[in-house]
Amino acid sequence: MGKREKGFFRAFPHRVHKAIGLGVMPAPKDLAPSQPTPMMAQYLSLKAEAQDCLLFYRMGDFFELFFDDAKAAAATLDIALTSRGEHGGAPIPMCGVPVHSAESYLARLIKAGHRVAIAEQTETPAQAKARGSKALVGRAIVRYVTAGTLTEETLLDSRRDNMLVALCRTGGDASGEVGIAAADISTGRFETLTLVAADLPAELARLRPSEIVVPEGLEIGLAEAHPFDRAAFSSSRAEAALKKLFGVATLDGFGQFSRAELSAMGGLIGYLDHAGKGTLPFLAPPVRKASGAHVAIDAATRESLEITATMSGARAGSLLGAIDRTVTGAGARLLAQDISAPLMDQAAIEARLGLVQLFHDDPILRDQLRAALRALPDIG
DNA sequence: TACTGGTCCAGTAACG
DNA sequence: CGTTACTGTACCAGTA
Repeated sequence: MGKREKGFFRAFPHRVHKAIGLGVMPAPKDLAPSQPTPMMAQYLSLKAEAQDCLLFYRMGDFFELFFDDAKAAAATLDIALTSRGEHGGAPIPMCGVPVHSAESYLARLIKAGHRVAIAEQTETPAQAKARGSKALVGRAIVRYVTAGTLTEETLLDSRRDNMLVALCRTGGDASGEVGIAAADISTGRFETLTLVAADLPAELARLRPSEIVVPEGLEIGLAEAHPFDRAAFSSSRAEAALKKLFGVATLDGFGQFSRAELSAMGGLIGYLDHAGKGTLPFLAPPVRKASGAHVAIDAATRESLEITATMSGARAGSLLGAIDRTVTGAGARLLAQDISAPLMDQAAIEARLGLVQLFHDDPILRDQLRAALRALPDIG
């Protein structure tokens, strides 16, 4: 512990001087709170951009968090909360994780309901040095990671949907129409529908979204909904965004969308654009779901029927867990979707039963198909 | 099995 | 002014 002994005198020389009556402290530093270091100035500007998201601030091999972010992350992740430097006269709380193991920490923060902004270094230390002898390495937020915008395969369950839902309402009152745009960006599934406000809870219970986005200022009675830029939800801007995304001159080929649906799709695409900082994930063309095509089941009924999860939330022991013999992630997701939304149309029901009968009666065909499916990579 | 030391980048402070 | 030597997350490799 040789370092420690001289450490006191290195760290607190003013105390020694004061104690023996030597030296004069420079006055202004003690009176006015010292201004932030260049690094803190850069951090604070990125944090202002990240708003309510925890900021993962890259410092070499670490992602570091400061102030309240550090306190929240340290508590959630059960890692050491320490401090570095001072801001406004008080020590700055800090915690951090190594970059090479950041993914698992990210997963735990997302699961705990946090949203995270990732600030990467945009140049090498050598490039920064070339700009100026003591220039700070440039940093920028490169993406936001939230429950609905996760792309990391390792953080997702391939046998479950991970839906991001955007909602928009036309007309000011609760009796109006609600447009829903829902996407699973890990597979590209993209669907829309329009319904009356009263049917919204049952529809959300079916979709089980991991994240909901609504236009700023919309009161829709969903505590977990995340407000996002109203402008992205304008139906004209939405139409332009969709045409550009799919490279088409007109949306007619996709079906006739209501204004509420267009707005919701615009909000969804705008939010994904924001989260990916301009890099959009793959999305299939939107599929318009007719409202009333399936039985509406409210959340309480769904829970007691234990369709996709038991009352305690486990998949094992539910109806889905009991009948699931699928061999691919896509198959498992489709089965969950289908039993979550019982059909209403007799022809559709009979067509599906006919298919079941075919594979039930022909074990050779069934085994061949299962073998072929097993050889497939996981695709949407 | 417990413990160091090294890893990145920035800040601070001492010294030339 | 520049140089050197120290600090700080979690984690890995190496050592007692």
